[in-house]
Amino acid sequence: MGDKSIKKKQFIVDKAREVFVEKGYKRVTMKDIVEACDISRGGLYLYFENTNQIFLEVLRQESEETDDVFSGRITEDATCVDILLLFLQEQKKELLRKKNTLVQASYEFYFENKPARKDDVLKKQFESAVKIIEKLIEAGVENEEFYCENCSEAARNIMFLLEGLRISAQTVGITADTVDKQIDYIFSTLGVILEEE
Amino acid sequence: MGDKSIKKKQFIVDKAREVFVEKGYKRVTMKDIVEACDISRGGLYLYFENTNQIFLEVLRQESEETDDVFSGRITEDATCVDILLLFLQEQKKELLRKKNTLVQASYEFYFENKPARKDDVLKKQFESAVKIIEKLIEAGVENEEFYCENCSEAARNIMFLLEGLRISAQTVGITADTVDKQIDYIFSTLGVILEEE
Amino acid sequence: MGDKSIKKKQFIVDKAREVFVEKGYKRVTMKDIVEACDISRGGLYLYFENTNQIFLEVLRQESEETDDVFSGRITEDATCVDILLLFLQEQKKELLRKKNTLVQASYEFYFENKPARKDDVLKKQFESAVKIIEKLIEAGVENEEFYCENCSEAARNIMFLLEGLRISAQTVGITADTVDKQIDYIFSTLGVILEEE
Amino acid sequence: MGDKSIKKKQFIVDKAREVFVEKGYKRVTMKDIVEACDISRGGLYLYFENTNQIFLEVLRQESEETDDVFSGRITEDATCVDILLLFLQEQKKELLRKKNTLVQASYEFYFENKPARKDDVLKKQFESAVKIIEKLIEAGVENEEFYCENCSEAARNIMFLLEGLRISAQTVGITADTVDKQIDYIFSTLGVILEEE
DNA sequence: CATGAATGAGAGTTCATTCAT
DNA sequence: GATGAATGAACTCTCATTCAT
Repeated sequence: MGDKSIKKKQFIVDKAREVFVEKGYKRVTMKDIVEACDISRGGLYLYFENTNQIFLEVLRQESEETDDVFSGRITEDATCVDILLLFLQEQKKELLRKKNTLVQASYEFYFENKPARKDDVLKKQFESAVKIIEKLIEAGVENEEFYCENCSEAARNIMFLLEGLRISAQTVGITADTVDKQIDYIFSTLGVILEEE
Repeated sequence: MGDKSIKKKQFIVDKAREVFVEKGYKRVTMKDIVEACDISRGGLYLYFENTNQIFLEVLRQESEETDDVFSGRITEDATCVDILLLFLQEQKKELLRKKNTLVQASYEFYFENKPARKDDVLKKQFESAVKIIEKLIEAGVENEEFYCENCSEAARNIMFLLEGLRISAQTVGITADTVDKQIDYIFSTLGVILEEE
Repeated sequence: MGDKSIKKKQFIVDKAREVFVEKGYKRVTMKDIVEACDISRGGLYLYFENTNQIFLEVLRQESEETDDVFSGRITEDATCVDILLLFLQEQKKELLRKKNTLVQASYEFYFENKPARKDDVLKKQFESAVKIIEKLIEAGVENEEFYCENCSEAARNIMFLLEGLRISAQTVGITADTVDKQIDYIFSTLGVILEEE
Repeated sequence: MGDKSIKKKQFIVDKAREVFVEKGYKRVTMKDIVEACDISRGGLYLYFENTNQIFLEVLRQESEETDDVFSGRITEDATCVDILLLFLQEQKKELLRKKNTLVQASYEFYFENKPARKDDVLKKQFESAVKIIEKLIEAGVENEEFYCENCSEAARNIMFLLEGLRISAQTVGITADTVDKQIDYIFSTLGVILEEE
């Protein structure tokens, strides 16, 4: 596959991403993507066998970017409370976002493809996030910002909570206020009372 | 609609429920339900217009039963810790269950039908559960079983956490142990250390 | 499947037969048959899954008829020479026929479906024909019409020869004269010199 | 067309032959051949317009080789019975061969291309084989190895029989024993009883 | 009410063939 | 000459939905 092909493939992935954002995973057909890309029916098949393959590629690229963004956070000069707050507020923005989100498509995809594959992007992402938060809480406990007896479970608890907020946002819908209050609550369980902003 | 009709409609709903449990929501076709009911293609259309209508009815009946089951719990004679533990363990059983669950279908359904409708069963259920847990925690605080400064958010937190565990169980998969540890953690944030069972 | 359905199925088989006669086996698509029957695309699928199934049914009916026609022959009152001649002349007519013949389609079908299936119509037909001719030759030997030391192989020889003529007719093409001469030759190997007709 | 081109064309023909042996004629696509040759899609079109042209070339080369092999036979020092037996045994080997044979592809090809073209390789081959066998039988009659009143039809009879065995081998399937018995029978009609080998 | 045959739109997929490079 | 990306026609198959009976 030449240089040009790689660009075209990337073009397809980008366009397909928009379609998945728009329609979720299951409702998307090869035809949808063909039309979004304005290429021929057969043309798409030169690059991908089916929507599953395309979504996997979209997901792969997504996780690459996400990893970068997230791991940069902890190196900054700030208190642990600041860092955790920053992280949670970013998650809040992300999970309340209506547009340009693959959340729903990802869930749908995972419903269809439950049998855990080796390269389970979602799981890996989850676990690595847990690890980072755990480290952060431990650091916070050390310098007495936080109080916590089981940092590992506390970290996991935050991640599951976020997951719950995320899916709730996609289904019943939640408000920014609801998320804010939960963020406050998380801090309160860690022994921190946040000042009013 | 005569008596016979009502029975037939119920028969369809029951059979359809099995299909939704089996295949989720989106993959289910009218054909699937026709075959599951062993009725004629046209016959199904006399009762329901499409799978959406059928699933709504399934969901409606489901929530009726769930309410009953759940509200029965709190009347028993037990400590608040006991009651909360009982509730969480039941939720655990429910969310780890692989068979006979409409969880996935429900999520899929809500993805498709996001525009919040007045009769949003899921939301109502969620809110009523929050209320009950809140009352429970308040009672626990009163008789010094629990320590909690914001019972409302604590209750909401538990529900979002359960939601996170539920969706995780359906996508990346989680173990019973993971849930147990989160239950322990919840109690620890309420100032309770559970004895080993 | 009701009475009406059976008729429709038969209608499809009849129309499909025409298509197979016209185009052979492999070139025939479901679309061809749909058009020949003037029914809807999906309609055909109510009766048959694919062209293979349709052709099998065509073949099955064909062999039923053929069997009848052929087995009727031997009961007539005639010399063995007469009967064999009659048979061979009918075969001649059949194999020289350009229209209304499934020969080519059958060969094509067997190329595609070589793995011998239990109900191998072609093989059964062949063997039963061999048996009948063998009986005929034996009878002819008995009343001194024929001379033959190995009636079984002689019968088989005739059938293979006919097969050779048949395929040759379909490929390189042969004339009536060629067949006539081979018929004469067959009789000569059985010690019979046919009068000029 | 330069030297290099001729070599490439030959390379394509050789590879295509393998494909035709493998898949018959009709199932073979230009894509198959492109892949077998590991050349570009457009490249193939520089040499051949379609599979038909390619198969014609394969067939042409095939017949050249076959002619050579076959005509060499009769010059050897042996009785006519020996020569005919040798020929028939070679045909037997050939027609029972499963691998490396173009038989099925050839039949399929002739089904598609019935309109007898001037350069009908198959027909020519058939007729030249008939001539040679006829000569052989005549020679055998002369030196009293064979008894035969119509050597021409006898020769043609042998060739049609072989054709019948060949197509039967490709469709219903036949055993070596079946062929052996037919060879014996041919000799018996020529007044020869073969010794047991 | 109930049936189930029939329709036709639409999704997936494959390839012969072309053409800019 | 050679490449291989791109096109678009053609085919298979599945269902939601209708309608005569």
